[in-house]
Amino acid sequence: MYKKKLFEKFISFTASVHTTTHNITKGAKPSNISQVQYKILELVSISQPMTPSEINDCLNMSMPNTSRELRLLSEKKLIEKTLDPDDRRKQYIGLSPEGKDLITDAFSIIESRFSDRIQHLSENELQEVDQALDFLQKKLFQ
Amino acid sequence: MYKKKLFEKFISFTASVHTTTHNITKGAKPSNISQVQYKILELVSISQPMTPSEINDCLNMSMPNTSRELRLLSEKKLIEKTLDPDDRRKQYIGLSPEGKDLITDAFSIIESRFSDRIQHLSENELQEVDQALDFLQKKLFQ
DNA sequence: TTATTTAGTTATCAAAACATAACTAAAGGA
DNA sequence: TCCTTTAGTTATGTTTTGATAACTAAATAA
Repeated sequence: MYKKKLFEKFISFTASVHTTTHNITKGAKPSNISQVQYKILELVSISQPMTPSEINDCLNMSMPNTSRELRLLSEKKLIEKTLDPDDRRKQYIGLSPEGKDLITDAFSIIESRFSDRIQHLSENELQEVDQALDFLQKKLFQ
Repeated sequence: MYKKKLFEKFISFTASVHTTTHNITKGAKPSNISQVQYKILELVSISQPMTPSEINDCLNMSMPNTSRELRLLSEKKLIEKTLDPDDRRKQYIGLSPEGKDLITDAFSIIESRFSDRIQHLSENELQEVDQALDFLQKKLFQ
């Protein structure tokens, strides 16, 4: 059946994405932060600012663990917490200047690997890649 | 610049894929195996048979760790090892019947979640999804 | 035949990640 | 007011994962 095939394609696709992300990212993260800590910084850099709960949900963690990792990042001066004036239970997490620098450095390594990967593609193919990323993110990966 | 935008889209896309995979997969893995062990079974189920070295490379592990996880999976009777008759250093890893059952069960949970996710898409959009998956896997995720 | 390389294993240790319980403090409702 | 819910924290223990060194055994090249 058609949907079965599509499902298999989906499984194989996500496995490839995982492998590729791992390869393209490896070595870009500085060794003084852990993998989850890097993921948090990356996430926050994409959609700043976020609350701990939102980070928790996006990265599928548990609040105690999220809280601890945020504390560690905060102790390393890589993020900054600000309280919501309207609801003082909430806080917003943003990157500190040092955190921004860290992500900038990491992204520049990753971006150069990404460039290598797309360098042989034609203008047309690049546009198709662009559209496919948009389309899948919207329709399948929300 | 155009490529910069594409890169940002790539980062955001891969983050979404990770979140979605995690959500769609959560609870599908039985609790008696670990995450990497599940990943190994999933991988082997996609491209059976594989050598330990190949598994090692795909999942970006180190040989000692791959070897340990394969031993544990083997002890749980979820995989089977067969020696290459032409090169007796090599071995091929395949799923045992129990391993196949495990993956079948997990996939049926994941597949039903996948169905929920694509159910509101039209025939046309489904075809576009199919093509986009093919295209990106080939051009970007190798 | 004697290196050398390849494929995989065993042992051990450390770090990262995960899970649970018990907690504070603010907000919102009855 | 009191109760409940929401947002986040602290403490603690366990499991998973990762890293390194030292190893076997087969294949291959010199």
